[in-house]
Amino acid sequence: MTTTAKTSRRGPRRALTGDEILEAALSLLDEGGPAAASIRGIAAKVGVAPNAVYTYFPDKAAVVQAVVEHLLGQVNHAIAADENLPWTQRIEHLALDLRERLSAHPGAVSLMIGGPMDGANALALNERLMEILVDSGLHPPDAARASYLLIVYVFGSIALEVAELGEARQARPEADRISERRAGFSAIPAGRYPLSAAAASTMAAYVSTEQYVWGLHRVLAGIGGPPNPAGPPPHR
Amino acid sequence: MTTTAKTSRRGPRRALTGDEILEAALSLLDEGGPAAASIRGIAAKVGVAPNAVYTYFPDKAAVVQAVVEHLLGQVNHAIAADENLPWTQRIEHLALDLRERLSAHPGAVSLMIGGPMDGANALALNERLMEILVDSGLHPPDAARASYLLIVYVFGSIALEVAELGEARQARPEADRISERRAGFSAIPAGRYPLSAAAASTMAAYVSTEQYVWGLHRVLAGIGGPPNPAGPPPHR
DNA sequence: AGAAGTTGCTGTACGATGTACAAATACTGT
DNA sequence: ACAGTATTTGTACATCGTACAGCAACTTCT
Repeated sequence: MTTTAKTSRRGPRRALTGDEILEAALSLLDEGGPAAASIRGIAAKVGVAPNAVYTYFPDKAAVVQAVVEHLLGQVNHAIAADENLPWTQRIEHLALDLRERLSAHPGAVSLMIGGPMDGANALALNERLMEILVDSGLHPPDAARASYLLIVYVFGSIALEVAELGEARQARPEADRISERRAGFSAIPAGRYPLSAAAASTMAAYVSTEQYVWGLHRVLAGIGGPPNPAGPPPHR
Repeated sequence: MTTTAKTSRRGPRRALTGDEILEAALSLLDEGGPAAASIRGIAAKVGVAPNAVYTYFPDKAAVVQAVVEHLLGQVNHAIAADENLPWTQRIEHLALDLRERLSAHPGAVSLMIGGPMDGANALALNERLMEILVDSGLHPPDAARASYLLIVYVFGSIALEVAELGEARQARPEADRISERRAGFSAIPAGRYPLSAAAASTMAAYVSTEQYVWGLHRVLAGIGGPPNPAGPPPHR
């Protein structure tokens, strides 16, 4: 959602656009991680004095928020528009697209967790989720809870991945994309944590996308399933 | 897990303990949020020069990590020890206890998201989860995935709550505990997002703990349920 | 007991950060 | 042309993490 340039202002022409700042911030975020996305760095990248940024954004927090909104605005809502698909698939398409967009910019993800996500695009995402859930037959109150649960899962999943991948991102640029998950668990003292250690090797085989959709399927099944989980033990 | 004091060292007596630093950091975190938990602030609180902290921790990141570990170490594992309880309840007890411990220190929660959680206590938590899941009949690989899903849900949930509550924490100290969730959604433009707006009022009624266990029940049901969610639409 | 060796705290200092303030500049409407 | 206003810049300040060197305290060895 690009801001329409208002012609015929009073002072000198603006040397920048808000979007230029956002793009600079995003590229800095990608190259050097969250630490590199400083106001001064951004300003240097677009070729202005550090303070010039404050003409477009009141805060650094505002810049961060705008970057996050920018990313959330990139998700392809149409991917979940087909009402003939089962609701679970529509949500899965949305969740996968969102994950793809976000994990392309891990630095931005770690920033996203700091502040609240109450921007227009975040709301639109929530709205789309609720549409699908209500379409599927859920009453709005339950749809609201379910959409919140889905949001928690999707963002929590991505955030945890980025956090586990850690600062290795900027140290080893070849691991820019999320691919080698559970790396932190590969050095588990086997004596103290036998189960975790035994699972670590197999966990390493599950690339993150698999685990992501596995968990998503679980959550979706839980939303569609019976309300009380106290019943039978899991099978398989 | 307090570090045992090693007697008879070479130099002058240590004026501090690592735990003193951790407690100071935690109290600063509680009072003034993440911004207040600076090395210099911590040092001032315990009455030493800023650099003295680096005798005990190599980094600020190490201090943060230790604080997180300290909090994770406080969860009461015994609460889920009773093997006669249904597995879902054992996990629920654990999840509720964890949530209580963490949401008592929102500032620490927002710090926790930045780095990976690969400390001993985090591992112990994962191990406990896997124990319960394996006890319930799940095969270890599935238990590993399920425990990861649960961890994602629990921490994502808490992190999102803290983030939505936002920096209001330190501005209005009476809202120290997490209680007024979804506050950010109370000002939704009703025209553009009808479903979200309609749900916002009812959402406000669901205090966070309710939503938390609701979602947890969903996740647990999904873990115990059939593997493929593509089937029937949700009922109720 | 004295000397030597080691350790911990402090003082000082540097670079970097976010951002407030005032001056300078470039444009528009009258 | 002039006045007014919006934007950028220069400078400045407080604060941050932390590196370096010195001093002081304590243990160990002779």
